[in-house]
Order: sequence, then structure tokens, then C-alpha cells
Amino acid sequence: MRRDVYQGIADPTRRAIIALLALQAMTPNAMAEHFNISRQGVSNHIKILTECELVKQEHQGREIYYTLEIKKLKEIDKWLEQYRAIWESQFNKLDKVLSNLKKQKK
Amino acid sequence: MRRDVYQGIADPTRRAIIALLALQAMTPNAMAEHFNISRQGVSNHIKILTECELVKQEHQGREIYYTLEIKKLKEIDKWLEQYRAIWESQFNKLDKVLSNLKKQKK
DNA sequence: TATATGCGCAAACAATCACTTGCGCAAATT
DNA sequence: AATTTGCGCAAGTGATTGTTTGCGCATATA
Repeated sequence: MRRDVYQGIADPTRRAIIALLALQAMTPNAMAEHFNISRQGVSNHIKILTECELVKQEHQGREIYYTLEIKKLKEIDKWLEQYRAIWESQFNKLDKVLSNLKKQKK
Repeated sequence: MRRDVYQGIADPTRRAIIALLALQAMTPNAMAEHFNISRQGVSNHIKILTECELVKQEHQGREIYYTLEIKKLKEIDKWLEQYRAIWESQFNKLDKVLSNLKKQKK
């Protein structure tokens, strides 16, 4: 069983949960109200998110508030970094082509 | 069958393929040499990457060169954007705490 | 103390996954 | 013309997924 950030964000419902938790900490029941799946379905996703360390829990009485571990998302950002350089240089190339076309028009 | 970028990058072998193709276009056979799985195993991944539009093909005789569609990775970057704002503000808060501690020491 | 509520665990399900092996087609080499 | 090479397609395998329903344990309310 693979448990990493990439796996964590692979499912659309999990990305929706992440979006919710970015706004505020929430209990599983509160999250479930936003989706068409059962409370337990949501809990299963939370379990995976917890295992990926994308989410942490805060017990409060019998309720459990889940919070987003935003720094885990930084991992993806770091992975993207190596490719950002490439697409930026590609954009610059395109930019050059365009400005050359402009010059030719003149 | 879900076919989006997030699914595309969910598998470690596929991320490795992406890394290879970032350096240069390659045939499936060439890629397979880098991994411990069969040529067909690699081809299965390529198929998924193609369906996610993370990869495009260029036929050249009987060989097929695959190239990385870097702009598709930008989609992830765009998704991350909303969270970047959050972790940056969190970092600034931490920064404040640290500089306050420093002041107190003085 | 009895009952209701919030939650995780466990088991079950079909669907999808990552792989493999075997095949056949088309391009290249002999 | 015969053989080799590069590739995708198809079918098969066991493992993992997303989901559900039923359970039991705590905490809260009556």
C-alpha cells in the first residue's frame, strides 16, 4: 500500500476535502454533508489523508476536528520545481518567436 | 476510469517516466531499460500518461518517440496556487514569532 | 441510568490497478 | 523473400481502490 502525497491528492473527493479543510478545521460529519457519499465513505478518505500526513486530528470531546497539514502540499510544489524551470524557458522561447513576428510586421 | 493529471502522477514509475522525458524524448524500449519492469509494463504506463495528456507521441519509422507535455504539469501548479498563499502566510507568522523571540533575548 | 450521537474498525463488494505473457502488424535488415 | 525489431492490443493475475452496511466504544444528553 503506497501512502504518499501523490496518492493522497489522486482522488477528487480527497481534493475536495483538502479544499474544505483549507478554510477551516472540520469533523467528519461536517465534511460528509458536502458530499454524496456516506459519513463512513468520508472517514475512509480521511484515513488515507491521515496516513499521507496531509491531515492531523484534534480531539475535542467526542468530536474529532481534522486540520490540513499544508506543509505536506509543499512537497508537491518542490517536485514541480524542476519542471517549472522547463515550462518557463519554453514560454520564453515562445515569447521570442512572438516578438520576432512583431518586428517582421513593422 | 479516472484520467486526469493527478491520476497520472500518482504512480512512482510514471513520475520516473516523466522525469526521463523531461530530459529527452524517448521510445518505450529506451524507457524500459531504466526500470525493472517489462517493456509492456512501461507501455501500459505510457498509455495512461497519454490518456492524461501528459505525453504525446511522434512517429519516426517504426519507432515512437514520446515527449512530455510540460504544460499539463502547470495544471497542478495552478491547483497548488490557492494553497501556496496559505503556507506563505503561515511562514510569515512563524517568521514573526521567531523575530519576536530574538527581540526578547536582547 | 438510559438513550442518543460522533466516531473508528471490520467485512463485503465491484471496479480499477500494476503487472505479466502471448500475439500480430508494420518497418528495417539480411 | 525471410528474419528481426519496435510497438500496441488482448487477456489473465493478484493487489488495491472507493464505497457501503453493520458493529461497538466512548462522550454527551435526558
